[in-house]
Amino acid sequence: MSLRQFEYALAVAEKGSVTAAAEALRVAQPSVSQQMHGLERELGVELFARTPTGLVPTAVGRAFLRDAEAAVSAARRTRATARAGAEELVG
Amino acid sequence: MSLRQFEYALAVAEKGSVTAAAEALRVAQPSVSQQMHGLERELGVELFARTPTGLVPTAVGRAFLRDAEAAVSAARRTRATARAGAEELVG
DNA sequence: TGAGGTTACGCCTATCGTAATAATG
DNA sequence: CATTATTACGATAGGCGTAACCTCA
Repeated sequence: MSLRQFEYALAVAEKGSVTAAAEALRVAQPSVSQQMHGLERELGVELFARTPTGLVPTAVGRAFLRDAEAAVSAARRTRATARAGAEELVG
Repeated sequence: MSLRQFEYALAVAEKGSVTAAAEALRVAQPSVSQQMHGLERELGVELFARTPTGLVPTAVGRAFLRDAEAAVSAARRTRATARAGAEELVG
């Protein structure tokens, strides 16, 4: 379970397909597909339902995504906070 | 920047030394030391001040740790949420 | 010299990309 | 047949542990 997997899952949910998510993330499709499968295998839950046109979050998936979003946001904040703190020291 | 680094940093801050943190995390000292250096290098900030008896969070480090704590908590929540959601489906 | 931290190095796993293989409309 | 997802596979990078080294009281 990693931040990367969270970001990939959020992109898949937003874009609605592995292909579109991979494009937005600037990585190849298989990377996204593999990470999603690994995530689901680790959690033992199906996060996305596979449809002919793409992937749609399941009920469990939607709940998962809320927490994943929070985790990713907090992680991004660490970077911004550190940067701001560093500049404050300099200034 | 990874959840593992966040967890390591939180352990270092809590225990006050790399050695104690590594013991609590059940990993070798160098792993923790390396991860902290990698984190600081990536952020371009000194998160911990090295003292003769251990590591103490800097001002920037303390701000960083707050966000890291939030990220780790949210990440743990994803697991609990997914598990609870899975059981709900079963039950 | 004992307690802590860091650096060096080799192994092993994980991730990625390319290519090949389904499946669906 | 075009589009999407998945599987296979080889290459690369990252994380860990052991061992060696450094620093300070």
